Amino acid sequence: MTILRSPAGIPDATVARLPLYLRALDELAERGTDVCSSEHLATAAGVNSAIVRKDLSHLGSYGTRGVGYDVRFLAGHIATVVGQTQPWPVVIVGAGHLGSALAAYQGFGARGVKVAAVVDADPDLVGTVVGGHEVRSIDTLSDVIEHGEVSLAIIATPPAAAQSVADALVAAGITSILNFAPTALQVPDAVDLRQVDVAAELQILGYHAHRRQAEPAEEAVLS
Amino acid sequence: MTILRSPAGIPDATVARLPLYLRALDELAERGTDVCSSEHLATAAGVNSAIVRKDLSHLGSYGTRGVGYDVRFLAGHIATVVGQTQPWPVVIVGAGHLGSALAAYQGFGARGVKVAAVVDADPDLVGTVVGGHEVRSIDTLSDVIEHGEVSLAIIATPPAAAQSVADALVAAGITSILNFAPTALQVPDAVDLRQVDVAAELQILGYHAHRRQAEPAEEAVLS
DNA sequence: CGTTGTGAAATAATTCACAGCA
DNA sequence: TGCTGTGAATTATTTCACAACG
Repeated sequence: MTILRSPAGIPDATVARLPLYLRALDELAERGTDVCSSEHLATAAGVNSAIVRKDLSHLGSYGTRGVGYDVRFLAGHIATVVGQTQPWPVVIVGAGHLGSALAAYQGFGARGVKVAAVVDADPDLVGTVVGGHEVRSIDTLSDVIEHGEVSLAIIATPPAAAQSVADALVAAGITSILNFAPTALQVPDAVDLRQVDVAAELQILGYHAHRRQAEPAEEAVLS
Repeated sequence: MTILRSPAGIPDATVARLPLYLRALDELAERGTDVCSSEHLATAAGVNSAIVRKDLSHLGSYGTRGVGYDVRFLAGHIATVVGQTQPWPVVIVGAGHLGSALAAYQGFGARGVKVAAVVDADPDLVGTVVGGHEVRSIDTLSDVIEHGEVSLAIIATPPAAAQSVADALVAAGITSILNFAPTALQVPDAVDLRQVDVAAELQILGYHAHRRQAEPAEEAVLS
């Protein structure tokens, strides 16, 4: 009796890659590929094959030795593990350039994300429509969250407003926040917070570019 | 004779946090804080103090025992290490919702990033102005890169176009790419590639949210 | 004193290498 | 034969804990 266990302790690094595998598998399925090897999936996801096999081993054994993985079956299984059997409703706080861009993003649907509402504090923006969503007042935030069964929130406000928005979200019962504002938010331990900082990403690239031009020949050291 | 060494082997994890420290230090400086402890900086950056001290130790010793770090001096030093003594010119490829939002983003200046140009393949967008930048044809990409001394590029195109854009960027001599398109790009080893995938971030949050609601009481296990 | 800077210990993630199986 | 699944080895990162020092 094999138990289809919902595997308890999946390493964080693995969890962070599962969405990449899912995306890669969906692409492969679209192209009509029914079966793929760990090598194949690794290329499609942009990682190496050893890590693919190790990661998938945390979910249980779903491959066939000498053959590979059933693309659709594996995609379905990963979707189940990440809780993506039905779309996650998400509220976007902030209808500025970035918030609007996210609200208009067509790619969410295929990735199990559904924009439930867009809210903003600016009265001039309330009532306008971005990406097919009418912008509501931020005062309706708790209503939106409770009635919409929303459990994920995106903060796309200026940094100065981000902390109070986070506080309001937490007060309304949100436990998962994706923050685009370049500021370190203070939230309770029980709240899961992830950060996207575009400028920081560019600075990291800048560090390496800087080093490349400073020390052109370091191959010897790297052996 | 203390050598102001440009420290050779800074761990990747540390490099990824330097921009956060820089941001936090700039905020502290604005508020008139002259000196801060590792604890203080840790809170402002959203990490813990042990990691701050360990990270900073990789850059050399710039603190004063019993006192802390000079905010401005440390900020300047980190800026030097990440090569941010003068702004990095960046080209944004793709003037859709996201590309426009990035082009209009006001926060880049303070973080050492300067938008040098915005290009797009769509003739209808060429000539329009987004965030103060006239959108140029993607055919001018290599000119833009060579004349603007651009070394960083942001890909904000639909996934289907991303690989050919990446190829063009690499051909034009770009060695640092920040990719927003949800697809695994194939680039030479010498090219530094970072990925931002919003849907993937949400799926990671979804995984944890999913587990939380599936297993409400796991405190005992975590001891 | 109070806080840094850092070895040493603990933990986490990746890579290797190959037995085991379809 | 070819590819998975996985222990073992390696490497990276975080955390601890405290001596050193302004």
